[in-house]
Amino acid sequence: MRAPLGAHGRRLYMEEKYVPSAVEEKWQSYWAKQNSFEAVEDPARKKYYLLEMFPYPSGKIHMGHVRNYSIGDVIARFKRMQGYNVLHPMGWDAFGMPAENAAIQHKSHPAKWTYENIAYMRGQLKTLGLSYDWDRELATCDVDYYKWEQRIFLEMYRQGLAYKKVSAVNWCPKCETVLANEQVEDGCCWRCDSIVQQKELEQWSFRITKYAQELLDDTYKLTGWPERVLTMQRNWIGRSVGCEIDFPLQGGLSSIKVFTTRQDTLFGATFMSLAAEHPLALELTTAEQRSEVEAFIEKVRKTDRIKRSADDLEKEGVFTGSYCVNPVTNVKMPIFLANFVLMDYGTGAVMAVPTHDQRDFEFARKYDLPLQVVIQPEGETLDPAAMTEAFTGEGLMVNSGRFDGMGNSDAKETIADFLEKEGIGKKTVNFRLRDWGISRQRYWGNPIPVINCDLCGVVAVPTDDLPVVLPMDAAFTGEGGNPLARVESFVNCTCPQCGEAARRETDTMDTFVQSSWYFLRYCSPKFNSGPLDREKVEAWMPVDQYIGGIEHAVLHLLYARFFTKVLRDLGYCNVDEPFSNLLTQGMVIKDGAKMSKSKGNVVDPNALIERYGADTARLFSLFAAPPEKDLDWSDQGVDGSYRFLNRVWRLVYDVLPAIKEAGAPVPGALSAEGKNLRRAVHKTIKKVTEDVEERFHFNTAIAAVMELVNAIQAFGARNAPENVAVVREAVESVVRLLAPFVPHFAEELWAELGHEGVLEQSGWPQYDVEATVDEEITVVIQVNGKLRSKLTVAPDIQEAAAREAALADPKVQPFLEGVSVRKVVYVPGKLVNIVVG
RNA sequence: GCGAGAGUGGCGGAAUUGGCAGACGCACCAGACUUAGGAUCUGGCACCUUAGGGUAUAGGGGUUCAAGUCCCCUCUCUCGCACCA
Repeated sequence: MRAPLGAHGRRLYMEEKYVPSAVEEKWQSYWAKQNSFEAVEDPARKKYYLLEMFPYPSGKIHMGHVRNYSIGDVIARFKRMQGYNVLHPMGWDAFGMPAENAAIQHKSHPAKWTYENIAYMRGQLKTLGLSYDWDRELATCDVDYYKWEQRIFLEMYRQGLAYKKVSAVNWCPKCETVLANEQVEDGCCWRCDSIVQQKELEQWSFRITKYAQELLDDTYKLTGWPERVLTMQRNWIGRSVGCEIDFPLQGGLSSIKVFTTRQDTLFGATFMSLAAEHPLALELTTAEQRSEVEAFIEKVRKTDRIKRSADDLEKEGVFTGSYCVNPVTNVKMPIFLANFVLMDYGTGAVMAVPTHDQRDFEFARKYDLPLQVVIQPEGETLDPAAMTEAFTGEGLMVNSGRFDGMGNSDAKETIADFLEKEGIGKKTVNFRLRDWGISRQRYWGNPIPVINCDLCGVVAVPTDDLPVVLPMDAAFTGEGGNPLARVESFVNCTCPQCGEAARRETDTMDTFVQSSWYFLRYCSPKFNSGPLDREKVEAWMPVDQYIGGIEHAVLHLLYARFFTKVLRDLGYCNVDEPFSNLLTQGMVIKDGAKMSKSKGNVVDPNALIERYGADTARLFSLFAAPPEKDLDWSDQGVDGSYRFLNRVWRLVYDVLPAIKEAGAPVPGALSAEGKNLRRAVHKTIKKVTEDVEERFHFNTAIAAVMELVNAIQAFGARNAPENVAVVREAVESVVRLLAPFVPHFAEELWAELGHEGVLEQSGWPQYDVEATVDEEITVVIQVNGKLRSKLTVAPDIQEAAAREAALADPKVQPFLEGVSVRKVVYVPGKLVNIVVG
C-alpha cells in the first residue's frame, strides 16, 4: 500500500518497505536532471581527479567492472562530500580486434557493434548509480578522438620518436595478419590453428627506449603506487650496467662488439656466441661450414618465440669456421652461433666465459670448448676439468694479468677503466626495454597517417589533411588479411610531396596508444583546437587516484607514463607522471575460480540489480574484501548485504515519528545510555572516515556502520524524550556514512528524515572528539602473559592504583599463591602483566 | 631458478603502533512470532575440557613481561620475470 501524499506531492509517511528499483530510478533521474556530477574547474577548491581504467565495450558489464567502478565511486563521492572538486570521467577503449571478429561472425560492421555495445553498457553503468560526469564521455574510435592522436603521431614522427623498422612478428599465413603474442596458442593461430611463423615485417615503432632512464628513475617518485607494480616496471625496463667490448676478427679488419656486465671475466672468454640473426653470421661462415650453419639458422628461425624462450630448450649451436681474438689475452676464440643468444638484447653477441656463466658452461661441455678459470672462490681451487657447473660467486681474480689478486667485484670498475683507456671497449648502460611496435594489420584501429610513395618514400600526411578517416565501406570476410588494405578508395591517394600516385599506409595503431593519453583528453574532451587544452590539463592533472586491474602493471601503465612524458616534451602539458596514486584491485572469484562462461560461474550484474538493486550489488562488492584482494563472490553474502539495508530502512521507519522534531543532542543533558550511544556514533564516524580516507578499507568501514546499527537497535530507551536527539543523530550519521557506498539508498533516507537539500552536498560528518572520550576503560590483567581478569576503571587511572587493583583482583589471587611476584608491567590504559615465578 | 606477496574458525574476512585473537558478515544450531517461512526477532557458535582451565593464527626455532604482528629455518599457495650476457 502506498502512503498518502501531502500537499506538495510529498508523502506524509515513508514507505514501510524498501523497494530498491523505485529509489534508484528516482535518484538516477534526479542526478541526470541536475547534472550533479559535472566537473567545472574551480581554483577556489581543491581538485581531485579520480579515474578508473576505462572498459573495452565488449558487450556488457561484468562483475569485475562492477567492483572496479564501485570502488572508484566510493572515493569520488567521499571526496565530493569532503568538499573536493572532483573530476570523475568515463569513456570507452573502443578500438580493437573483438569488434572485427564480431563483424566477421555477424556479417556486420565493427562500428555498429561497438557503438551498440557502448550504448548498452552506458545504460548499465547508469543503472549502477556511478557518479560520472557524462558530458566528458569519450570513445577512442570517435574521429574527434583519434584525429588528435594522428596529430600526436606526426609530431612524434618529426621528432624521431615514431619510426619504421623491420622487426620479427608472429604471422599467421592463413589469416594473413600479425598476431599478438597472446593470440598465439602453442605455436598455432588461435582462430584457424595454422602454425604461426616468424616473419620480418616493416613495422612502425615508438622510441620508448629513449625514455628508459627517465621511466626508471621516476618509478622512485611514485610513492603512491604498489611496490610490486613498480618492481615489475623496473624489471621490465631492465637496466644493466656493463661494457661494450670489441673482439677483433682473426685476420680481418673488423670486429665483433659484445655487451657484458661481467667484464671482470674477460680473461676467461674462450669463445664467442652470436645470435642466429646476427648480421655477421653468414659473412663469418667458411665454405665448409656453410651448409651446417644455414641449416641451423633455418631451424632457429622456424622455432617460434614461445618455444625459443622456453626453459627446457636445449642449448645448441654451430661453429662458423671463423675466429676472433680475445683483446686482452690474445687467445684465439672460435665463433659459434648459439640458439640462446638473442638478437634484440645487447649487441646480439656474447663473449663466452664457460667457467663463470652457466649457459656458456653447458655450451662448452657440449661442444668441447676450452675453459679458463679467472675467479677463484676463497678457500677452494677450481679445476676446469673437474667443474660440474659454472662458478658465479665472488672471489679473487686469477689468470688475469695485472688484475690478479683483486676482488672480482672491485675489478669490474678497474677493468672497465682499463678497456676505455686502451680503446678496447667502453662503459655502457643497456636496457631490456625494447621499442614499442605499434603497427597492426587490422581495420578497427587508428590509421597511421602516412603515405608510401614510390618516389619519395614514407611521407607524412600534412596536418591540414588530417584526419585520415577510417573508411566505413570495408568488407569483413575474415580472409585476405587487413580489410583496410582492400579499400581502394582509401589506399589510393596522391603523394603530398610530388603529386604522383601513392599508397596510403593501411597499418593501424595498437589500441594501447589510445589508452595512453585518454586521461589527459578527459580534462578537455571537447577541445577543438588541439589534442589538449593546456590550461585545463594543468587544472586537473595529475590523476590523484587511478584504479584498475593488476594485469596492466607493465603494458598500459608503462605506455601511459611514456606518452605523458612525450606529450610534455612536445609542449602539450607540464606533467611528468600521470598517476599519483594507483590502486590495483583484485579479481572477482566464484567457487574458487575467475568468473568465466566455460566455468559456468558467472554472475550477471543485470540479474543482480534487478533482484536486489544496485546499492546491494555495490555494498556487497565493497564489503566482502578489501579492494586490493581478490573478492570471493557469495550469493548468500549478497543476501546479507540486502538484509542489512532492509534493517536500516526499517530502523528509520520505526524511529521516524519519534525523532522527527528532535534537535541536536545537548551533551550535558544525556542519560548514561544516551551518552554511550553518542560515543558509539562519534567513534564510528572517526573510524569510517579513517578507513575510507587513509586505507580504502571499505569492508571495515561498512562493518563499523553495521555495528552502529546494531547498537542503535539495542538501545533500549530510544523513545524516551531525553534520548530522541541522540537517536536522531545516530540514525542520521548511519545514513550519511553510508552515502558513498549506497548513494540512492542514503539520499532517499536523508530526504525521509526531512532534509531539503541533497545528502551529498551536506558535507561529510565530523566527529566530536569530546564525545568519543571514554568514561571508563577496560584494563586487562595478565599473569605471565595469560589473560586472567579485567578491570573497569576510570581512563585517568594512575599506575600505582592499577597495579594495586590488579594484584588484589580476586580472579588473579589463585595464580599468585605459592609463587613470588617478580615484576609487574603496566601499559597505560591497556593492561597489567604480573610476572611470577 | 630469481623476485614479490600470502597462509588466521565451516566460509569471506577483522586485529592500523608488539598489548584482550576471531570485529562485521555468511553458514549452521536453538528458541520466539506464525496457517506457513527461504520474512523478522532473541540467543548460541574456534577447538579440547574433569568446567578449575587448557590449546590455538601453515610447521619448527628465537627475541620479549607480552608475538598473528619482529628475527631465523622449513613447507604450501598465488602472482610476476624467466636463457637478458
